[in-house]
Amino acid sequence: MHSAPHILIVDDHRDIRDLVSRALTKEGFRVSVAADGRAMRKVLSDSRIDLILLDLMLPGEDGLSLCRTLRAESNIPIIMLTAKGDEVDRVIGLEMGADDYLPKPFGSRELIARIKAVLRRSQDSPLAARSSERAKQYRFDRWRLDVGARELLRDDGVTLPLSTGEYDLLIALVERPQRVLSRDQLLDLARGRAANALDRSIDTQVSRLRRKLEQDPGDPKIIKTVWGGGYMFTPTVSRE
Amino acid sequence: MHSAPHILIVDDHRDIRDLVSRALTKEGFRVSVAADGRAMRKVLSDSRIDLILLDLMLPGEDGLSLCRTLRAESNIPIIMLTAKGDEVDRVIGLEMGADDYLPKPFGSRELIARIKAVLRRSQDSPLAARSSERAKQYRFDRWRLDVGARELLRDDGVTLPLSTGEYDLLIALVERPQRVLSRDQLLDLARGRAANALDRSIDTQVSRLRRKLEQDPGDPKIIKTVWGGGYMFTPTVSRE
DNA sequence: GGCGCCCGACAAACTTTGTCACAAAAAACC
DNA sequence: GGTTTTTTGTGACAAAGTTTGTCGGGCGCC
Repeated sequence: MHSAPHILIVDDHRDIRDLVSRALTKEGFRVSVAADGRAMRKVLSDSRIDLILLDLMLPGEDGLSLCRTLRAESNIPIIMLTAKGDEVDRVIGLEMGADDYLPKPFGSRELIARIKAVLRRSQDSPLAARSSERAKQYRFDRWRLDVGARELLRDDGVTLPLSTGEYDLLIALVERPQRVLSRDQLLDLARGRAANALDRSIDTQVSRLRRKLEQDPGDPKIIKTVWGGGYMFTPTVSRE
Repeated sequence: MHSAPHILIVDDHRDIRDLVSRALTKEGFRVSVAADGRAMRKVLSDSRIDLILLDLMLPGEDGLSLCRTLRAESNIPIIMLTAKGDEVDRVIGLEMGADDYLPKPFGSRELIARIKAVLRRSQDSPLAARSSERAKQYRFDRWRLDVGARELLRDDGVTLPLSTGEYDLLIALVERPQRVLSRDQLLDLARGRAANALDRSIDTQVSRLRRKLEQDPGDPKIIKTVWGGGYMFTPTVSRE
C-alpha cells in the first residue's frame, strides 16, 4: 500500500491519546482516536483501520474482551498497551489474539518501530486480512452481490461484471446502507487512502456504478447524491 | 532449491524473535515470525515454509502439542528450541516428531549449522516427504483435480494434462479459495521463491491456466483478477 | 434572479494486467 | 552424451482499469 496506514488509538486517557496521536501523525500515519469500546466500534464502521493500539485498562468493557471480540470478526492487527508490565498480562494479551504487546511507559521511537513491524508482517497477507471472512451474499433492489465470487447478479439471472474498483466501492456502500458517506470516507473505505484536494475519483466511480445498476442513471434511486455531504446507498440490504 | 529457504520462527519472546530473525536474514534466509500457535497457523496458510523453529514454551497451546499437530498434517521440518536443557525435553521433542533439538542459550553459528543440516537432510528425501499426504481429490466448477495422479479431469471424462508449474499454481489456488492472493504470495506458494521487481511469471502462468480451464478465457469466472491486489480463486472447492 | 460552489460527464494521463513471441532452462529421448 | 521436445521466464506491446483535469450545468444561498 502506497498510502499512509490508518491507526486507531483506543485509550481512555486524553493525554495519552493526544501524545501518541501527535507522534504518529508526525511520522506520517493517519490517526483516529476512541476513548472506549463504543467509540472504537463507531470509528471501525466509519473508516478502514489498518491497525489498532488498544489499552488494556478501559472503562466499561476492558481491552482484553474487546480484543477477543475484534478477533472474532476481523483480522485487523492489534497492539496491546498496558501500564502493568508483568508477564501475566503479556501472556493473556497474546492469547487473546493481540499481534504485539507494549508495556507503558514506552517511547515513541519504540512504538513506531513496533507498529511498522506489525504492519509489515500483516501486509504479507494483504487482502486476506480485510473484510470479515465467511462467504456472503447481499441482496438489494433487484440485485444480488456475491462476495465469494465477486459477482453482481440481477434477478433475471444476468451477471454483471464489476471491476475491482467498482466492487470495492459497492461493498463499502452496501455494508453501510441508509447512511450518508462523505467522499473522504468512501475513498478510505474502498481504497484505503486519504483524499487530496481535487479528488474526483469517487465521483467517477459512483457514476460508473450508477450506469451499471440504476434503471435510469440520470435519476438514481439506489446511490443518491447528498448535496454537500456525499452519497447514500438507499435500498434496504439483506445479508445471506 | 535454488531460492532462499523460508524459515518460520515461533516464539513468544519478541527479543528472541528479533535476534534470531536478524541472524537468519543476514545469512540469506527468508524469515517470518509468529508469537503463538494461532499466528503460526496463519503464516503457514499464507506462505510456504521450509522449516519451523519452534519454542517449547508458548502461551496457550504449547510447543509440544503444536509439534504433534503439525506432524499429523505436514512434513515441514521442525527444530525445537527450549530454555530447559535437560535430557527429558530432548527425548520428548524428538518423540513428538521434531527433526532436531536446540537448547537455549545457543549461538547463531550453531543455530545456522543445525538449520542447514536439517534442510539438507529433508531435501535428500524430497518425495518421501511429499507423498505422505494421503491421496486427495478436489472438486470445483466442472473439474476434478486428482492430487495423487496430478491430473485434471473434466466432468465429461476428458483428462487435461498440466505441466508441473501449472499444477503447483493450481494447487496453491485451490487450497485457498475465495481469498485474494498477491503475486508475491502465489510465487512463494507455488514456486517457493520471492519475486523480483518486474516479475510477470505468475501472470503468464495464470493466463495459461485460464486457457485450459475457463470456458471463456477472455471473461474468466474461475480465476479472477483483483486489480492492484492479485488473483482470487472463486469457485467453492470440495475435498474428497 | 444572480452568484458562487458542488456535482456529473468526458477525456487525457497514468497504472496495472493480459498475451504474444522468443529465449532460457529443464526434461525426455535416442 | 548429445539432441529434440516441452516447459518456464522475460520483455514488449496492447488492452483494461483508475485517477486527474476541465468544463458546463445545477443547486443552495442571499
